[in-house]
Amino acid sequence: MVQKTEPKKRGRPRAYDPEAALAKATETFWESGYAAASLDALSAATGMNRPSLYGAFGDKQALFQAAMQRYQAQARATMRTALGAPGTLRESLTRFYAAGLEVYLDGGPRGCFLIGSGLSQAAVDPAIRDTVAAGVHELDAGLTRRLTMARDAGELPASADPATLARVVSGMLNALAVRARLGESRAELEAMAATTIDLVCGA
Amino acid sequence: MVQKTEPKKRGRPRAYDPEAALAKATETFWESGYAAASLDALSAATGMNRPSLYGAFGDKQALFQAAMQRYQAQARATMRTALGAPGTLRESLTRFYAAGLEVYLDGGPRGCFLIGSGLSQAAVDPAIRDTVAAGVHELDAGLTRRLTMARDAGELPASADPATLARVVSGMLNALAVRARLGESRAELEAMAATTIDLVCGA
DNA sequence: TGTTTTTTGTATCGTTTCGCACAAAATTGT
DNA sequence: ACAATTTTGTGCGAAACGATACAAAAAACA
Repeated sequence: MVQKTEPKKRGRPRAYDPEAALAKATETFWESGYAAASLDALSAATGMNRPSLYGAFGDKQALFQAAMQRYQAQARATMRTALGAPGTLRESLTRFYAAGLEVYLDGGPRGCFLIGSGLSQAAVDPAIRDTVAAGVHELDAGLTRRLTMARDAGELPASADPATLARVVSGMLNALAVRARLGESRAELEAMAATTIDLVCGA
Repeated sequence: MVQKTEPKKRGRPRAYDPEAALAKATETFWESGYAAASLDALSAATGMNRPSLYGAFGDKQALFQAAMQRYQAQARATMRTALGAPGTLRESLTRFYAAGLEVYLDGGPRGCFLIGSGLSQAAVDPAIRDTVAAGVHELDAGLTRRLTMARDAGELPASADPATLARVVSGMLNALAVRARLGESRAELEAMAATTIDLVCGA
């Protein structure tokens, strides 16, 4: 059990829950994209007025970075569950894509938060680009470990290159993220995932 | 030879070339994304002042739509060349990805124009979403035709589903578009493409 | 009770945004 | 030379933008 350190702070108590506020801000960025999300909209969504937003998270880019970090932490946990659970490689990848589509289609056709709301900004804002890239590459790394295991277990040919294969599997998730935001149906996206799994694991 | 219809219009002649101006506007949208590209920046890039921009293309969204249409026309021509030239399926797909990476990496890590600058806006602007989706799906359709040919020629198993396989091949191009904008190297992206081709055509 | 500390909420700053009005400029037709 | 037509360029205006100053409010401490 983690101790809930509550040192009884001195001043006026906060009227908001930082985690809940960050979740609401994420929703706003996710829907509009980084550039089109105004501080007015973020303020309305979080229920915090502008100065409180600045006090809690800093300026607009810092708030977006915090939202991306929070999203990536959730993605990391989801990936560990999908790839870490026992079972064949095929079962792991099936859980992997199913978990991704759950996020991408939950509450409307939004796709991946990092890609959908940060990619446009990536070409002009290196800090945002690096955070988005780090999120993508963490999935690459996790898949590489899982595919290396599969190769060592004989589920993949010994000649297979786990790193590049991982980037192909991860890349297909990127494609699902793009297409989910473009309104493709769950069935269409699931078919893409299933075919990819067949190609990687053997039909 | 197409006749150059020049009916000698009445008023003051245009100081700009519409095609060149649209190309410059495309560059600006491509770099900044739709939302972050200001009319000031577009005006500076095209060399046209604001009223001329409005007179020629309409408002910001109409200009972006025109830019997307122009990009898609080029993409269509490039795809026809890549997939239509004689050769094996493997050769076609190799040309296909090479042509894509040429566009995505030319002049900096920009990725696909439609995805990189329009995807963020897709969730809130259905017109833009539809145009981006149409561009993606046109590639899907072209690849479906090519893969159907390949299956009929015996290059793919008779049980293969050309439509879904096409969406996997096309999806990998989407992944390359995302990752090119995130700064991945040409070599990394080429390896992803090569591995995908191996998976589809057989190693 | 009063001081200290922290957050809230109002109000606003200066800038940038998009879109358009209007007159000057440049061409063709008469 | 003069009228008609089209585009240009200056410049403006209302709204939205990101960011902050400042006082009132709400808590703990003395």
